[in-house]
Amino acid sequence: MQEQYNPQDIESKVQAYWEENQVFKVTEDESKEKYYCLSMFPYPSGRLHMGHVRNYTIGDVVSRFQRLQGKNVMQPMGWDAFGLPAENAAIKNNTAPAKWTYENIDYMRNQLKQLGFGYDWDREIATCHPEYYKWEQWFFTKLYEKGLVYKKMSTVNWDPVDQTVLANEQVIDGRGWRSGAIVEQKEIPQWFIKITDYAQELLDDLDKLDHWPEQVKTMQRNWIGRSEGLEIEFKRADNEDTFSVYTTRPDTFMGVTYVAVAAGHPIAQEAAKNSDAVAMFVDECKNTKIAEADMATMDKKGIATGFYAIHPLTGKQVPIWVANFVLMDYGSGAVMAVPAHDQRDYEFATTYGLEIAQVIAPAAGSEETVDLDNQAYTEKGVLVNSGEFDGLEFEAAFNAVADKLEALGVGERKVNFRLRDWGVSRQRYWGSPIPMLSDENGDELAATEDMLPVRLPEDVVMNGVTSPIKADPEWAKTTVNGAPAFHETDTFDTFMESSWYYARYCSPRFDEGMIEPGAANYWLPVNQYIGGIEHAILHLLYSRFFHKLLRDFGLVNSDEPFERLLCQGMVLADTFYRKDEKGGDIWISPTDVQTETDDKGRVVKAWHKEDGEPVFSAGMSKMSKSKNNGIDPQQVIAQYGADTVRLFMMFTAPPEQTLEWSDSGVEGAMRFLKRIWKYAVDVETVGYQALDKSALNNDQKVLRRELHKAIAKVTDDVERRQTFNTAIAAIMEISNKLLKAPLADKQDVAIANEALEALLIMLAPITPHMCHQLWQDLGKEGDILDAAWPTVDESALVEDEKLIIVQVNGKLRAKLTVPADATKEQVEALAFAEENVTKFTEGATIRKVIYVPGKLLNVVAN
RNA sequence: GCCAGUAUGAUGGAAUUGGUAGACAUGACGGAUUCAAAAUCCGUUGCCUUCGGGCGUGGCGGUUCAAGUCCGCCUACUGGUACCA
Repeated sequence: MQEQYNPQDIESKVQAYWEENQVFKVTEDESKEKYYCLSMFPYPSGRLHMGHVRNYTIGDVVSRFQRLQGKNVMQPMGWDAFGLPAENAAIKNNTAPAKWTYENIDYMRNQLKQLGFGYDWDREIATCHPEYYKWEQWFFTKLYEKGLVYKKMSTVNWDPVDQTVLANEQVIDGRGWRSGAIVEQKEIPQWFIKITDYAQELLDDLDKLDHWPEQVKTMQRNWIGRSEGLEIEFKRADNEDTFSVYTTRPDTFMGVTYVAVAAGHPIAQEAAKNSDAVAMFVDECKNTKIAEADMATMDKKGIATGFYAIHPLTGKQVPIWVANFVLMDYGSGAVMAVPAHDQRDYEFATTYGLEIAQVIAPAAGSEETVDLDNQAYTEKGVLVNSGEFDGLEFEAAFNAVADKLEALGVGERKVNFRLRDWGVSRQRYWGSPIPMLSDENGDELAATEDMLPVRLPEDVVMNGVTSPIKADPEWAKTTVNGAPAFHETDTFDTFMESSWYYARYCSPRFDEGMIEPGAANYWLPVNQYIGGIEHAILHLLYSRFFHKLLRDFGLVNSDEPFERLLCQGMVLADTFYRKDEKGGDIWISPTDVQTETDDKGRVVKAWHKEDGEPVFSAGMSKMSKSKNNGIDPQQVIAQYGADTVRLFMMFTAPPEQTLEWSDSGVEGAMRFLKRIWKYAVDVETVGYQALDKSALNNDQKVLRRELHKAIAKVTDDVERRQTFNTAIAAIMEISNKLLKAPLADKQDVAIANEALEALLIMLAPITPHMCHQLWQDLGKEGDILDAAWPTVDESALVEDEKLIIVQVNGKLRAKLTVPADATKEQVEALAFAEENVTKFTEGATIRKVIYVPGKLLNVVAN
């Protein structure tokens, strides 16, 4: 055994051993319990970043831990290879997106191998391969046949100069990022999948996901946004036309003083023809990007159409307004307004001088009064000024109004979802072609099976504006049944590929279908899924939806794809900057900055390593190109080794929280590994002794109890709590004690042997290279990958004394060590024998004594 | 705007079910070792203090014998917001 820990020697050797022996290759094995651990696959952007390292380290720790529990573990890896950045890089580097992507994949695969992740590389997939997207196209045509796919007009960001559709990300301050032109909204035909057909099930099944973070389930529930309300039909005052609105507050119905419609609503369009002012306003509404956050934060504006609607119950005429905050895509594109009881309606009414009519009052007998001078009263209460409905409370009022409108044939109770159907069309090149066609009449057709895959040409030149398959008129031309037809030139949203890759990993090379049901039903559902919280809604909702679609086609037999979910936090680093002559920020990499601290360790000075000139600190932020604060995993691995990086990542913060990069923290992690190495050398030197539990002295019993307590804690922390940081802290704590313990007699040596073996196995998931090497050097049997996880010796845990905390009025006054079987009376007697207790109870009346057995005694006195 | 989180020593964090606030680590300080340094090892380290103790978990208020933990209000920051992935 080497005297010193030298990761550079060990790691490549161990990695070569794993590769040669194909130790991570798995097949379906009915004799073993399966475990499918999946980390979200990366977008092949060029190099791994620390966020990837963190994500994949967590996944690898979970996988290796489960293997040590004796399970048949599958951990696959692949590439979410389609996407916008490849097109941009292609233009910048004057290459094709495919070439750029494949090169990145090769580079990043190698980086992953250097980190020692235990992937079954035989299952690797890249979503840009036709063998992959062929099945996605096939599935889409099946969904089309089943009526789950349709085409409709939908709004996109349009760059009028470049004549192209922009992603929200490409719109900066309302302008196209390349052209600088003010972006307009434009309606174009696009393909949609009916996710709303599954809205109720997607909502209900969240209750089955016991091992998902509550916050993710809450976000999904709110996103789906089920509401029960009333759809109400209004009649125009000036003609026979009707239009409908949806409300969840029918109790406020008698307080409707106007209605508002979206700029795209037929009534707004009609008004625009009659009035230049309305036309201008409707036009102006198009000058905003389509992102919800922008729509919701813009100034609320509107204009009267000049038309009126008839309130179905009062018969009164209420004005119809066009408002920029009413969304055409949501509900019917029209809302009823009750300014007295809705804050947005209130603000709008105040701005434009519209009537505000109170119809809700606080509950009967309440002291509260309604002040409508400054804001709306949005609480539920008792109806007033509502004629026959006066005096009713929310639920009764809801039903009474609903019954009445239904009887009149102008209302209908309706469940509404906030969730909208999934628009999958993208007007970009680097994605899977949508397998649809149109014939000479413009009628739509689905691609037939013999046409699949509809291949995306890879050898193309990007001009930065138009997709090569749109620019080339020949590409779309084909024939169906001898008649000319044209391929759809839009491509799929890349969420399509990432919605089912987890299932494809089960049979990645299967060429007779999308997934091989035998393999899929062995491995699925995924036992543990790990990825960033930023995917909490879209990716995870689309994947859940896809799984249900796969199930309904008989391809899988489970209802949900991911049994347990862990969302890891971001990786942050220090940021430093300087000002240039124009006052702009120049971001300086933290690796180029030297700092000086005061005696409290606070940074008081920072300067550039090269020129010695001062730089300013801007605190911690997410590692990013824009802040130039990314730390390259490659360099850190070269300096400290993969094990140290993995240990640092797992120790420094709980997995869900943000992690702050710190060079000294990395050094601390390395320091710990060196000490473990030293302990292994020490233990090897003294040789082996068998443990004789009956021969242990008191110190040895205490040490062994602490060892077994640590084993219990580490097991629970890794398996149930997934707080890897506290598991490592517990290992460090016991290691500190072991390193200080004597190796004098036989039982000292026996405990050391027992402890070292347990330590190595518990650390093996986190720092696998070092543990593999030491296991081998110590002459242990077999591969540590398949060793048995240490078991807790319950007899070692038995304590014959307990520590009791004694408080007076909740303040700590004494600590007592008492026999484990001491009664309350005995503990109390001992407590009152303590000077520090009597000092604070003297002259006071003892009101109460609270005893938490084996833990705490609180004397309440005054 | 809306939805969901987060806030504890100089710093990252621990406290799992309401029961000792600060485990473990980093940094800093002191010491050992060294010609010296690095590395390593040992010790101290929440703040204030009249050395009795008092105060202390983003802010204000509440519940409780007892609150970092539960409740209400507020502030700051982070993620998502349907075409970034």
